[in-house]
Amino acid sequence: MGRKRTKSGKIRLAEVAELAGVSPITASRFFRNPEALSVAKRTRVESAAKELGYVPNLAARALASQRTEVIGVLIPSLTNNVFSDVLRGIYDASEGSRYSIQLSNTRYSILQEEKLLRLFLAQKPAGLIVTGIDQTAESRAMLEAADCPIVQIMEIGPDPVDMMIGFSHHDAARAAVAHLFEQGRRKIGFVGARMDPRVQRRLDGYVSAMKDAGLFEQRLVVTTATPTSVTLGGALFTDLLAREPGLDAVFCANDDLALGVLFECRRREIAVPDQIAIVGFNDLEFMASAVPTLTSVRTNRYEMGRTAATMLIEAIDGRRPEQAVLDLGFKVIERQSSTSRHSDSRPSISGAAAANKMVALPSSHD
Amino acid sequence: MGRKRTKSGKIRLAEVAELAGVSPITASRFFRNPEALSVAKRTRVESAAKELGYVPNLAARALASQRTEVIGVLIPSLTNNVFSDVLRGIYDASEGSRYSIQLSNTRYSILQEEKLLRLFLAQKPAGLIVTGIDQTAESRAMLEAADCPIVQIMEIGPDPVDMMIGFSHHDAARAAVAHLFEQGRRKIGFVGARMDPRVQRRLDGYVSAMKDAGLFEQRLVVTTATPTSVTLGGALFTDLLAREPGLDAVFCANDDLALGVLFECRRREIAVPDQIAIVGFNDLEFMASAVPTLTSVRTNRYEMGRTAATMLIEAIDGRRPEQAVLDLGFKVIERQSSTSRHSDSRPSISGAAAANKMVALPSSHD
DNA sequence: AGGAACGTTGACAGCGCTACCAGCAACGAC
DNA sequence: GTCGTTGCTGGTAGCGCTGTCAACGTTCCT
Repeated sequence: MGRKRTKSGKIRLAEVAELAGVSPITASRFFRNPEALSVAKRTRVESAAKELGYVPNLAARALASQRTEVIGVLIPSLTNNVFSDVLRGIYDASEGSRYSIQLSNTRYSILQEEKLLRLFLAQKPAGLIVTGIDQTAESRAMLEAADCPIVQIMEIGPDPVDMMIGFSHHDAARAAVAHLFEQGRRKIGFVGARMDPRVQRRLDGYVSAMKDAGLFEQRLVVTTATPTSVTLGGALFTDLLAREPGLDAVFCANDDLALGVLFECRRREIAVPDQIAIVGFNDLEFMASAVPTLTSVRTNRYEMGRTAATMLIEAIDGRRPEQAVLDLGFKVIERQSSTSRHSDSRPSISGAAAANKMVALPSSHD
Repeated sequence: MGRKRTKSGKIRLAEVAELAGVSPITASRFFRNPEALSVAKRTRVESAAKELGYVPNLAARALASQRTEVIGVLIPSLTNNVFSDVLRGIYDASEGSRYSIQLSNTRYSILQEEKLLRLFLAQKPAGLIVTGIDQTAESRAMLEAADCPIVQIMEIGPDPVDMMIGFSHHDAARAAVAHLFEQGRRKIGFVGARMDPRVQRRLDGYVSAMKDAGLFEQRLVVTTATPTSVTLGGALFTDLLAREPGLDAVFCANDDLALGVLFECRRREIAVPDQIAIVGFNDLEFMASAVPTLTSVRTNRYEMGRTAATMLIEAIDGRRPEQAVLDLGFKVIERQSSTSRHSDSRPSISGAAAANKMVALPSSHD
């Protein structure tokens, strides 16, 4: 009667086919394109598979079909809260689909990214999600030559490799500074850490806004390549104060820094917002419950990850999205730390066409 | 001359072998067990592979060898800072090895975990990392029947499936409470959210310490199944205060809650630590720079992930570790929020044999 | 000298699945 | 009645690699 089981005791497609009384190839089709089968055979295969507890062998499928069901994801950091939100969105969207996520950490190195990209591409992924728009020329070439859909996330920029979803860090920073102008602040400092391309663009946005207002001074900018942290926020703020004692506001490149600045103000008994206003970036959960509550620029991180993965999967399955570039926008969430004489949380400035979709965030925390 | 290239233009092992003037199988051996080759052939194959830019086809390898080079990781949450530290350790350790990480999120559901486990096992992973010790009976059975090494992380408990690395949440909580006793606190509340098995064990540790001191009262415990957040910390603390206005300390099941409690105290103008002491759990980075600085129980999360993956990989490669169960310990980091009349940061109570290894953490932040 | 032992190499036969194309029935158009 | 056409099904032939085992040359022993 021939071999019934693989050595390992696993059920193979052939057994399912036999039980269902069809050929292996028909059984195979059931899993990839059930519509192509007659209803009778479809149900027969379905129940046979269920009865035997069949689980397809992905390696065999990949080998035979010359493509894997893996979505490669390249992100610069696993620690950063921002990316964990994005990742959660990606994982959530991939769940239930037949694709699995292969994650790699570039550690903010575009050379490392290039290396990982080469590795990924060699395995013929079904799709790819890469962070940002600042790849090496080599990486860029590989991406363009890749025969799978690709989504660039976190940023919006000119000429996407394929699809793109994010927002303008430049505009978001400008909006934050504009908000501070509105509140009558003039001597606005910038505090930034890590200085990856996105933080750099926030700095650029800050600089352009300040220059437009004729208020830019180099000494108002304090940055470091060091990874960000709350403690670092305090330290950079201390530097900034020493350079410019007349400071009346700080725009922080992220919320950790903002929290550090807040604590440092507390330590130095600087009144927030009366003496100094604070604005952060990302709107992490704690911003809303700090004392005073902290103004921040809200970004749609979870949604970004989720949408990126969803778009990618649709594209893999042959349904290209209407628009390849999606701007998810941002919103300045005004809170006590920058609004002195106003009530708490009166959202105002937001950016991008899609910004009106931004409600009730963050979605599904856990 | 036969086919030289696969359809996709990829270099195959056969081409490498041909260029090196050896048989394919010899070339294959070069990648799996170079020592088995003569030096001459080894160098020939090596340079041929490099010249052609050969990248092995993992699917073919998996199919032929009946096992994958994938390490499955099951964690309950992607959002939680705690797990992102662990994950970073796991990814760091796997880098450079030939194993890749396949991550799945159980969302704190042991049923979901069981489902994912079944999925993983069907693909014959090289190894498995699972969170905690509270699997379903079915999961437990699958794990024991699995023919790959397995590491349980985050906790220490009786009868490991295979290997185990973590610390005692019960003892850590007891140590935190003991510290508060030392500081003369008596009415110590407990604030907990999510209440997964590990938080539950912290609660148990708290209860046992309080009972031992004859100080336990049910109304001192406020918990919720809701996911944790800073805001929630404030809310739970508010409840707690309403129940017990005479409260003189709060032990929070994690640092987010502790920060929320701190902010709530600030809002209510409750002096910390003079009126109420606060102790958190995990010792996230911000604890050291809050005002006042916040006492917390430091745990070795990055190290845990890193060691788990390292042990696992060694076990896969046939080198079982000397001890299958590793207690990474904890340490109560005493800071201003609980030590009123002391200087800042005077570490004291720690747990587990391995605790002396705990220095200079957190390692390699990014 | 014969042969055992070792280290090294290669031939063969799949791993479980799917791409490709052929075949077959049923149907309609001319 | 013949010829497409459509819808479904199956046979064949691999996908690229490795497990198994046999064969080879060399060395060392008896």
